[in-house]
Amino acid sequence: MAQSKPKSPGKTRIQAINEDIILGAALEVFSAYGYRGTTVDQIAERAGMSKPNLLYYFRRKDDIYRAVLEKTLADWLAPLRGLDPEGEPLDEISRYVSAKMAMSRDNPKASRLFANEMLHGAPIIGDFLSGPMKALVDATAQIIRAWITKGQIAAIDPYHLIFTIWAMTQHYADFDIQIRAVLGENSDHFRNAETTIIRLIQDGLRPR
Amino acid sequence: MAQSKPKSPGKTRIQAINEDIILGAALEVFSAYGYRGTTVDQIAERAGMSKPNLLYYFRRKDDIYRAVLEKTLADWLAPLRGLDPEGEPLDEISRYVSAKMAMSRDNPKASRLFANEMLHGAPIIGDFLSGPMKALVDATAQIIRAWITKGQIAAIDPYHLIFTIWAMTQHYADFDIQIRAVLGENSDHFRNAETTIIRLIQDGLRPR
DNA sequence: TTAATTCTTGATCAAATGGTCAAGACCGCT
DNA sequence: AGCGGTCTTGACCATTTGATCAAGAATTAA
Repeated sequence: MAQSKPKSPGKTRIQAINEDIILGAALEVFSAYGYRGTTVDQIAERAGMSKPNLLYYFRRKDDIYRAVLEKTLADWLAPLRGLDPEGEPLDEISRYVSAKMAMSRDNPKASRLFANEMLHGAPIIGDFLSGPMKALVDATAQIIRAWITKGQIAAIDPYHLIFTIWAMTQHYADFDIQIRAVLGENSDHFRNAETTIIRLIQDGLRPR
Repeated sequence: MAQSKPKSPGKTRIQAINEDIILGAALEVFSAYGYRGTTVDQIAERAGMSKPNLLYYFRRKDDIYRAVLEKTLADWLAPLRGLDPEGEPLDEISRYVSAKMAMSRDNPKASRLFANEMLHGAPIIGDFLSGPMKALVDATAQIIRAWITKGQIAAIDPYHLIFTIWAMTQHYADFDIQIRAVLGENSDHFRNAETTIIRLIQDGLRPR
């Protein structure tokens, strides 16, 4: 049964494969060294092909960077879309925290890629931030505000609630080195971090 | 009365002045573009001197970077040293959060400089992290643990409490663009953020 | 098989960039 | 004023790096 055929029109089999390989290599390198710290040669080497060949698929370094950013953006915001206005607020938010924490654990490179882009003033995804992302945050804030109005959770600024959740969860991906320097290498601090964060949030939201 | 004379031996008046100017310019540029994204020319231009002149004071780009990192490190950790084991825990921690938040507001460039260094694996300050910084965090965790033992605050992982505080407060400096994209430019979100964070922490620490 | 298309890369280029050098300007001291 | 040391910079160099090109190899469809 034909299953994996997302082959968009005008795209060769080899094209699809190699673009995937390149984007994977690019995420690897860009997230580790930043945009300016990354050379096309590095990406090419990691992708296992020559530099001219890589530039045959993406004509400019900038194109690769944009492509890998765009590819990861969707995944990154996805959990926020899952918030159910009809669900139990504390459960919904806890689930969201868990989802974000899982992303930080399983795909720290994506987190670092964004962190780097933000840190440098979001030159590429700036429009995305003030457009689709702001819209999604606004919508989510509305859901939270409705919960507050109905007395289901304590009154708290919905925006800063969202921001602090992002801050705490992404921190464990972006500042991974710092955390490992303090807690040691082979500790499962992600689990402890998650329970700590969820507790903070739940205690802060519990209506009194 | 002679007041400002930190002139270390063998350091000229002009030397002291220019090194200060250079480090200021370097913080500006490094925090905005990262290590690799910064050119010596940029720093020189911002410092208002020629590139060879700048390299007369710091012989390598790397030396400038290390110097500006080192200079800001002390300030950055300072608030953590102020925790008084004898004080009222909730007050002490709230004061600490306020101090960190003030640093994010008043010196976001220092925050971004460190964030960038961490993001790229802390190649320069790695030893500092696992050395003096770890020691300071360990000591602070001990203080918090004592408070827990005495029943003054709820049982919580001291390390992750510290990490989450760092995460939330530094986030407002490092992800400034994102926050402004969502909340708009001329809102005093730092104040709202601080009250939200302090509330989360206090509710989470209140003994029950 | 064959011809058209797609893919691949060694060689090469131009610009950017970290760093050097020699020569002159300036400063501080006597 | 005059002298030694400090400071400043235009010109220059070597390397890195993003990007191009022409020519050959592999793939695809008939």
